[in-house]
Amino acid sequence: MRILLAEDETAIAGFIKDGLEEEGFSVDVASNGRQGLEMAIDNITEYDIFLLDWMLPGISGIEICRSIRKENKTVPIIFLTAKDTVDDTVFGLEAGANDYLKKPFAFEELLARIKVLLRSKAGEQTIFETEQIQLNTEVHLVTKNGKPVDLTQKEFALLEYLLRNKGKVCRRTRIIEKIWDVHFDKDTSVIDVFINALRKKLDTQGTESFIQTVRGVGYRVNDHS
Amino acid sequence: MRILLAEDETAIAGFIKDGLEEEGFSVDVASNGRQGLEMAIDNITEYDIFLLDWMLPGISGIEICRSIRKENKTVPIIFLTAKDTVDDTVFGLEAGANDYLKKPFAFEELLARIKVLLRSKAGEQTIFETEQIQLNTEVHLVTKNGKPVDLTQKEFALLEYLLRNKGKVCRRTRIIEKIWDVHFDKDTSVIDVFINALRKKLDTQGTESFIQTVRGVGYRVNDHS
DNA sequence: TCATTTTCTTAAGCTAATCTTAAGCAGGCA
DNA sequence: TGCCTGCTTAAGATTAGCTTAAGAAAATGA
Repeated sequence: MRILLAEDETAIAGFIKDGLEEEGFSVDVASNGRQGLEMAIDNITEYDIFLLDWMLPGISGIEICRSIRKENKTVPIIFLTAKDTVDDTVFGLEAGANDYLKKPFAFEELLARIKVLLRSKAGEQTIFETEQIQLNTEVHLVTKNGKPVDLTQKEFALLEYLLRNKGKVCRRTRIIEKIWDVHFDKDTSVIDVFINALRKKLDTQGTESFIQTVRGVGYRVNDHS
Repeated sequence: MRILLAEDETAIAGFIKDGLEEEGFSVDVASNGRQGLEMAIDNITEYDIFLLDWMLPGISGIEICRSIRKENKTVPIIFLTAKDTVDDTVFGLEAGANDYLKKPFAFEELLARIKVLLRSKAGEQTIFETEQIQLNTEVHLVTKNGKPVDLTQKEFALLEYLLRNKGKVCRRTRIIEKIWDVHFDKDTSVIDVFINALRKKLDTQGTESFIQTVRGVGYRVNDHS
């Protein structure tokens, strides 16, 4: 799940970014209004949710919100605002936001709202599995035949993506965009390295790998395996 | 509310029974160990709280306590004891008691503790443990292999949080929010310092730490350890 | 109240895990 | 055969977390 966070206070932005990344989201940060608007519009289909600060230097969060809504009627938008009069929040919701949070807010609360909005979108699932392998995003644990397996962050994120799309082919470029960065060099071989790592840690000796290579396209985890 | 009191000194037993009955409890008295054990086990679901004398003729209060705990993990148990060295009380808590009172005690105090335990009785767990470590929120005590360990407030709070979530990864951001009530400061390394302190005080030399670090995410206390 | 002790927080240097890059290799496919 | 894609490995860069120490804050006790 990919999130665009538009927030100019770097301390707050960093805190939120870190927290959400620990929860398994990929987070891009825009530190002013113009940048936020650009990132949002250029990659509008990439993001699953938008977190917009109300008061941004340059273009305000409200304007970004309106622009996003022109392109996409349903993607969840949450406002983060220091303002707290009812009128203002109403104004925000008027502009097309789904929810708003008054600063300072507990991270727990932000997370809860995000999950509510994503659930209504995609059905919040926390466990993904194949016959032998199970991945639990809530608890951040991967097991093979019931035994826990140590994965690094990137390995975990990659495996989660593959399992979320079990049965489908995951294209290399999409994987890069989702797990690494929208702007990441597409000609990299990082993926190969991490696929290799997953295979080493999770395959059963002497059997076919649970990750199939689809030459020229990407990778697929089969429904059974 | 029904109470089982195991106490061999009839004067004390009568005094407590009368006092509690005036407060509206129903009190059954066992005057020796064997009788206490029988009454407890035969009607374990009947009693809302157990008051056990430490030194009973026949079977000791500790043994009764252990037997009760085998059947029921949560029912409150209070020890009444003439012994007063720290080791002895620790030994009692180790056996699964929730609280203890040194004789002679004021009746008021007994009543207060009973009320506290009954209030928190509704679902609230007060003892969290691993194989070697036990933490009791009621009396604010931590033991390792039965020996008390001195923890500071913050250390205790952190350990409690980790043990409450035993088996799950506790994310750094959440820990900071819960224990430090900090919302927007990501660059703190207090957690590291306190994890370090807990490890120093509670790990067994030469073995893996009971707190596992999950890089980029947080920490986990395993189910076994 | 002030002094002393304990506890908490911050910061800095260090270590080790993780990520990234790159290069050589293997095998599929025209 | 020869090219292309992906596999594998290893080395270097980067970053997260460990450890220590010192100063700040809070609790304790005269």
